Amino acid sequence: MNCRDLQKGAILVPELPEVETTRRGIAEQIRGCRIEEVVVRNSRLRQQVPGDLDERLRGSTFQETKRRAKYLLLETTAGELLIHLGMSGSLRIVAEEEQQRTHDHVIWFLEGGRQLRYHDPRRFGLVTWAGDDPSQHPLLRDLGPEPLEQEQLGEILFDRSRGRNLRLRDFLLDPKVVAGVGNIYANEAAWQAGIRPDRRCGRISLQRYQRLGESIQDVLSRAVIQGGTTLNDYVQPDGEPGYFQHHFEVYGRAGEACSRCEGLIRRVVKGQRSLFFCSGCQK
DNA sequence: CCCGATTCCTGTAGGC
DNA sequence: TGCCTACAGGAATCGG
Repeated sequence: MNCRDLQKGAILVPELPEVETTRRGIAEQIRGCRIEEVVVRNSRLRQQVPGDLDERLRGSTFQETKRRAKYLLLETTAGELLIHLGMSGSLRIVAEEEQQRTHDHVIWFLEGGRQLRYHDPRRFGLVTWAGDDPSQHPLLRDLGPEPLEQEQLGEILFDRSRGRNLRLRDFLLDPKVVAGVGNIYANEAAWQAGIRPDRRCGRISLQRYQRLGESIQDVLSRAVIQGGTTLNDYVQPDGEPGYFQHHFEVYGRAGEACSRCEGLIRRVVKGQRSLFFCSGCQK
């Protein structure tokens, strides 16, 4: 997808596939690396970055890098870090001589001269401690199921939607319902399943939810693969955060013809957010 | 509990 | 050219 294909002002946001791609991109790069120093250049993210990062992490070693929903969990021998990319965050591994950029808020100095940098212009993300039992951290405790690890995703969504009256898109965006689906993939999955994203979620049949569950998994897993191929963007000389390129069917394509039925793609703002759907084949 | 509105923030684009 | 405004969005929080 090309940037000019997007609706004006639209930008690409880290959703589950982008976070997973980030995880894959840094996991083996930092595993086993000793942390020599941590510098917090700006601690004012969505939550205050803890003041004891450097004190605690100095001399420790990175271990596994895991993901839960859109959160990254960076294990170290001194404790586990919880990182969220918000809507403009990125993590990059760079050589120490690479010039720091505005909005590089947290920098881990690794042995051997490389650095892990957390970059986030809008500061909606966070870097904090995950605690002794990350699964019980307040930000992780109530998260819904991982969509790519559920065999019966459609059934789960059907069950959780009964008796509720919000729009399907807003239902899918609720992290307590399903983890890691943002506005882009909610719209894309609804298109693939042939369901209008403004349908009331409690009035959609089990059969249609089953198709939707498959669509969510298909869209997310295809995006993970595409995200993997574009990770190279992160190390381009211009240092741009490398928003991942995808081929969207509806998102940002208002006014264009649907690839499935030649109907018109519409954009409707609901709840301060854009819905994109085909007026022909989504019911 | 349910659900819509508001809030945080900055880069970008469009209007004048 | 430059100023001003609107808008994008994850998720916590508030209020009806």
